[in-house]
Amino acid sequence: MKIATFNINGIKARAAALLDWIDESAPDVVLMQEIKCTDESFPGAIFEERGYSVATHGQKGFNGVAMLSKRPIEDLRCGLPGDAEDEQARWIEGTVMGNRHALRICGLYLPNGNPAPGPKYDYKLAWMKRLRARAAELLASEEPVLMGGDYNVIPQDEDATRPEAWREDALALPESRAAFRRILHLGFTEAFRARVQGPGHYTFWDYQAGAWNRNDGIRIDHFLLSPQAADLMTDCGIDKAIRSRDKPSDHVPLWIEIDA
DNA sequence: ATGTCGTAACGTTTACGA
Repeated sequence: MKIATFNINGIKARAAALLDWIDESAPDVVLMQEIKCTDESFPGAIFEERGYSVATHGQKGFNGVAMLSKRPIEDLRCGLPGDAEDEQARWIEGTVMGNRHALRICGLYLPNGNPAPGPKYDYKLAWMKRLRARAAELLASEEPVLMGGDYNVIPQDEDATRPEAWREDALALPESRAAFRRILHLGFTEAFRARVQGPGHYTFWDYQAGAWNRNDGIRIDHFLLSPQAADLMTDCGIDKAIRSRDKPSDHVPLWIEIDA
């Protein structure tokens, strides 16, 4: 089962490019972030025509996450628990049956957090604390769990072309990295790093200042796998090439193959 | 060159978030 995560940066602007990528890469499940629309205005039919079930957790103008699946999405749950006041749409989870295993699949759009310090950074760290709590609950099931999405965290300096440019940024501050590691240390495997080592692998290139042309990138989209999911992983990669197409997102898809 | 996008709105331009 091929599962991909893709921050599309606006469904209205990205529908055509997104469908081209889906037709080529044929993922079984797609996690989307920054759909930037409400549930009502999400163009679900263009995916249903291609055989996907569609689940959305949207919000007008900003944020918003979605899940597409060739197999039915069961036990859908939207919104990260832990703060009833939080109205930002950043979390969706559902169960998809493989041939042998049920997979609990979570899609997330972790807050950017800039400028730091400040209230937005406080929100990021608080959100990561809630994420850790939910991750611990999911881990306790001892079943295959995947949490994929835009984590807005550069885990290490090797995950940026110019680490010095991000030193004061919410994506790379020591506290952000430590909060990310605290989730990993519960017992998750970071899928990409379990398969590929070394620098030069990125999932985001800013629209500004010719970042793509200079290959000035960062790796901020990740899959975290429970031990039972990590056992089933057979491959993981980044669809880098689509960044050079017309009307690209500033992110590219990250995907994993799970022998479920 | 604080350089680009996407979205919303009292829109033909500005504000915000990234």
